[in-house]
Amino acid sequence: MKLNPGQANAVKHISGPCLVLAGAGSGKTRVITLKIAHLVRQCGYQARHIAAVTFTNKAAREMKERVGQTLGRKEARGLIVSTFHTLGLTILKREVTTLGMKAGFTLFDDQDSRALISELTEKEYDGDKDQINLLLNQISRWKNDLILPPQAIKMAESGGEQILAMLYERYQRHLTAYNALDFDDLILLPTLLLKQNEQVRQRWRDRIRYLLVDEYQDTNTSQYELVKLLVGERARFTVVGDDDQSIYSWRGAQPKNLALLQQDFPSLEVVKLEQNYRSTGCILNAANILIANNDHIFDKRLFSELGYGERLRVLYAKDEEHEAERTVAELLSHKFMKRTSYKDYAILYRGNHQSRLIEKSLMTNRIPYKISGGTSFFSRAEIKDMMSYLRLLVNHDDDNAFLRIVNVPKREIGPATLEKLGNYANMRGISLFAASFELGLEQHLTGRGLASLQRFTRWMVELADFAEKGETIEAVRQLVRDINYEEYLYDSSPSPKAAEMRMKNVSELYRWITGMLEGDDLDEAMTLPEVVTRLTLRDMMERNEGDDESDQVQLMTLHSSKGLEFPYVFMIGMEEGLLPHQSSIDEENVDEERRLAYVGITRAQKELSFIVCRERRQFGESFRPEPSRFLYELPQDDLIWEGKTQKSKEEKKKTGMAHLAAMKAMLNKDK
DNA sequence: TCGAAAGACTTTTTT
DNA sequence: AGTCTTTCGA
Repeated sequence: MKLNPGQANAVKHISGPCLVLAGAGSGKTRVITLKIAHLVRQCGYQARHIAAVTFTNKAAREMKERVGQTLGRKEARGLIVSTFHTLGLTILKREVTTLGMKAGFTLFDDQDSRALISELTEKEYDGDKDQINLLLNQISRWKNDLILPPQAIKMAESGGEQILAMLYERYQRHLTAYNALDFDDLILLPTLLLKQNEQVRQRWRDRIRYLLVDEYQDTNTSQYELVKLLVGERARFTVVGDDDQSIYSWRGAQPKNLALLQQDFPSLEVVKLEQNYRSTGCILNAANILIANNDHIFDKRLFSELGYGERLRVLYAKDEEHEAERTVAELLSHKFMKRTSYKDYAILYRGNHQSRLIEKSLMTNRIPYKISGGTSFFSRAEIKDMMSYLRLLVNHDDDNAFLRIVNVPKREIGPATLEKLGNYANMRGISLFAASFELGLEQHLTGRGLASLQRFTRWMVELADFAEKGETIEAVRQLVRDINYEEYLYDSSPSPKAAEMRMKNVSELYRWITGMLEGDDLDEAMTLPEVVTRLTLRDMMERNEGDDESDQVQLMTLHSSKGLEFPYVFMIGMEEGLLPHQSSIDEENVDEERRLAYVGITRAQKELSFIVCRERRQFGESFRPEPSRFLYELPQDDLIWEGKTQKSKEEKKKTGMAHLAAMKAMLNKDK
């Protein structure tokens, strides 16, 4: 397949900074892939001097695969394709000594961070969730803006801010004590390091000589800073982005980084990709008209040459149960008529909880499905337990992990023992694990408690020694055997069937771990500390080879659908309050919700259906939501509202108003 | 110390 | 409504 002029431009421009404004379905992954191939084959770059950065693991995997196909395994060797966070982790891992950190640090996921904050603020907040969230968000914002605790304290303008900044400092001190990092540190620390240390900066600029960034509109301040530091004055990089698909501002993403690029790099070459190769004209037109209601940094107009296609449908359901049943029924009859496969269908929704009823309905109809995204696997108790064991094995100072599993399965180390241990550790300013070995502890803790505790910590130390001698896989195996987790599961689960499920999850995790420790032809073998941090990053999920073969309906949130495409798409829950979500309406941030709808619509290749519930239950209360305003903003001629041949007065008024708003938006844009 | 039962709280999105 | 937490009784 040939490149269109825009794509060719984007691939060939390699001498300086390059921004590719890539509309949905305009073939940007192809551009990135071919550009990497071009760099290697025509421009004399070694693959190991090129890095491509994405935001999700899924995208990274896919890109790795695509490059592997284009270039071949050998030529692609050493190429860095990873998420921003994994790149940060890679840098940190190489520079641990420069940073003065102990190797084998623990990565805290957001639950760990929340637990820590909640513990640290017990006096101030007493477990108040709102306040804890506020603090967590503030800390995240500080870190994303490269502000460390001392600066935060200095900058505080009110007493309230002062307190938050002090708590930030306390949080950071405790992280250090646990030898732990949080997600934001994976960007913050490398950025600061590169900023301050000339030598390290040179090292990485030499390593990464050409940088490509996908989904650039999702970068936050510290990520952009990291990009700038990595590329230096030579500015050999390509970033690809689309401001209409910016759906992560709540996480600090700054779509204005697209515009900043032009200021920071005056020689920036801007390439627009406006031909869509994915969707029918009807779907694309709907998407274009919807998004015209938003403001734009760059103007673009997507077009398709795939023909008009089928009109979009709006289906009604009585309530959310009926919604699930209808969606599945529609899917089934469609599949039957068109002789398609299950994997040609995607069901998209706003919030993870919406998947449950759909799942149920699919299950009763014996339809194979796959839910991607969602935290389910790693938030399962048994997985959290096993991960805590591994974390503690790698980093004895990880108190969070320690507390989680010290008495799971039961080891006669109860709350009383732990409280005394905690007090002592606190007093001495050391970790719980370290405290268990101190002689001074005997004054506070005696007899059985102390004996059980030390039996546990000694066992852990022995196991860690064993692992460090290189017998990692054997050590992990022994750990699972020693704790006799299976028996514990059967004892603690409500039913043998549940225990079996849980044990299956544990085995799955075990397989992943051993697989990562051994490595394969695509990925190098990793050390245990690496494996543990990578697992926390959720980096590795579906490495099941048979995945492409398996024929399953795809279920996912609108957020995690970004970057994917499906022939037939159902968007469920198209109601005010859900999409746009109520909290976004309250915060007057409907634009982002509109982009979310835009992302959903542009996933569809051939046909698209919306489902609206007439009635919905929330917290047991039922209410009657309005259809989403976005449905009224779409071009009504391309839309079939189920069961309505004639528009009612109400609706005419609404669509009229929506069109008026769209026209106004377009007029404003021209000014 | 453990399991059942009542009670609280939930639903925005993710590395 | 469903899930996670806390509490109370054995």
